[in-house]
Amino acid sequence: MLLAVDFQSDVPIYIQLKQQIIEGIARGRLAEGESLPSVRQLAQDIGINLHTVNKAYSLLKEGGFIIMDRRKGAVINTRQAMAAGDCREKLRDELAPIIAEVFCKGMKEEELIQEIARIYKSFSEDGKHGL
Amino acid sequence: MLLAVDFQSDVPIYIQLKQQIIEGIARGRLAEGESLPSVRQLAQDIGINLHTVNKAYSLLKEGGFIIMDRRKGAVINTRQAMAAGDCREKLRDELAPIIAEVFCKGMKEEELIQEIARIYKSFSEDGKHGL
Amino acid sequence: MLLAVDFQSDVPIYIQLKQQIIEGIARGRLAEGESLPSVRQLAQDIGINLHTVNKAYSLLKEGGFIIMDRRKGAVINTRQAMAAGDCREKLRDELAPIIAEVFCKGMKEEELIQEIARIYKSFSEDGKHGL
Amino acid sequence: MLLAVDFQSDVPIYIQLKQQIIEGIARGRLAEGESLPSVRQLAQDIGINLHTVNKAYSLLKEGGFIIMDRRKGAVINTRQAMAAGDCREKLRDELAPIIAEVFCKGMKEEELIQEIARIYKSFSEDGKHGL
DNA sequence: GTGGTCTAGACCACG
DNA sequence: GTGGTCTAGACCACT
Repeated sequence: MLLAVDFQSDVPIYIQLKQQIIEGIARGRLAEGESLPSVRQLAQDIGINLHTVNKAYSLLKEGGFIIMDRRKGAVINTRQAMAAGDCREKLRDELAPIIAEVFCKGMKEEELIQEIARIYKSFSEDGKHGL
Repeated sequence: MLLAVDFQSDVPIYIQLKQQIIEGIARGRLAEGESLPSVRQLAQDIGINLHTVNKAYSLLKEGGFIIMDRRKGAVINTRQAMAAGDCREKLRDELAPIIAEVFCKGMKEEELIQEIARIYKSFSEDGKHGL
Repeated sequence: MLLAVDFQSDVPIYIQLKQQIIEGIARGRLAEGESLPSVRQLAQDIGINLHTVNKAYSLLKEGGFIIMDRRKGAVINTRQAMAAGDCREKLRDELAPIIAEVFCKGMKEEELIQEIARIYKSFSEDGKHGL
Repeated sequence: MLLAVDFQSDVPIYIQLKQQIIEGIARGRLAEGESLPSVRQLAQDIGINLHTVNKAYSLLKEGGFIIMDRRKGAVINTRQAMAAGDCREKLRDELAPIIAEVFCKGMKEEELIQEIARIYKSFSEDGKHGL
């Protein structure tokens, strides 16, 4: 899978990496058991620091998206235990400020939900192809 | 309106302030034309530096949520021109990584939309009270 | 002449007053020998502080645009000695940063001069009416 | 490029910096893709506080004159989308008071345009050298 | 070593 | 008393 970082973004590079890999999993482009490139390899490919890639992998491991294997390196793990409670609360905290803002800008509930559904479907559609 | 910042949070204080004020507007607790406290006053009330408040106010001004009036200070502005295009794209970029993550965690579309709708309604409900 | 100040502008009110009165003179709406309202009167009309009007009048007097008369108050003076040297240098310092900016934005010389001419003519046209 | 601030001037230091850098771009002394010094470096060189430099850089970024790159710091960006409408209106608001003043002082249209043209040409001439 | 964030304290312009 | 500007020094996140 191709990873493209935006060096001009205000989102830290290691967060961009993390997000793109999670999106890759969601879209089925990174399948269960597949190995990610080594830290060194990926850092060189993108032209960034080792530490940056390392940090991204650490976060992914923490979130249960990958498992570190001594021989195969970082391995995709799609079977994730959903800590339902944590997840919901965290989700709410992340969404509330975003929704408040578009609410103030006048976006209607239907528009918002439609937008959400479109994004969600973009994952499940791609996911099917991955099967 | 009461503002409370979490000094332990990794979200910068000025962002917390900005978000709480936007939520305050969304919930109708801060009405059109109302003045916010002066930077010095609010800084003292919360127990933070005035520059931190200043930065929050600057961002709110930039986003069109308040207007700086030379006599009345920071004034709430609910009549916002919604730059629809920009808004949608920004929204998508903010939501995609969040949705990708809960998608991987196994959250169903209905659950997600239900959660979104609940948050949105919490604003429009409060807004009605404000009338 | 009607003076309208914008309390949301980042231009100080007293500067706005000064500029509008100078523009009024340029357009011939304020004629030689005519009196401006008293400081108190103008402050009350616009709803601003006495000091603010005072400061504007002081600047105008300094620039030779008005003469303070004990009986008639602030009197318009259109016969101004043009301190040519000073004026040119000051003009260059004010214009250079503005022109540099539009130059960077890609505005062509013809466009710029056309714009300047339009503004200048708006004064001389109005000025004729005043004669 | 050499930057020199006037500490006696009533123009804020961060504005002086901003203007000098924009002029530097206009004159071709700062080329596309070139990096500006770090805020700390420049602050030390000039003998001012790094926050002051930071503010100047922030304004330049906002205006599209530089791009903040996570690896290369502040990078000159000459390819600017000219928001033609905004630009014209802003230009008019900035020029009108200046032109009104010299009009009152008796400067003729030809003199004014000649002065403008001279300033503009000083940029395009230098620009050629930059090629 | 970089920029981002926060604090603290000072002076001035503005109203 | 207000916000705007500037300084100084500190810690942290990022690369």
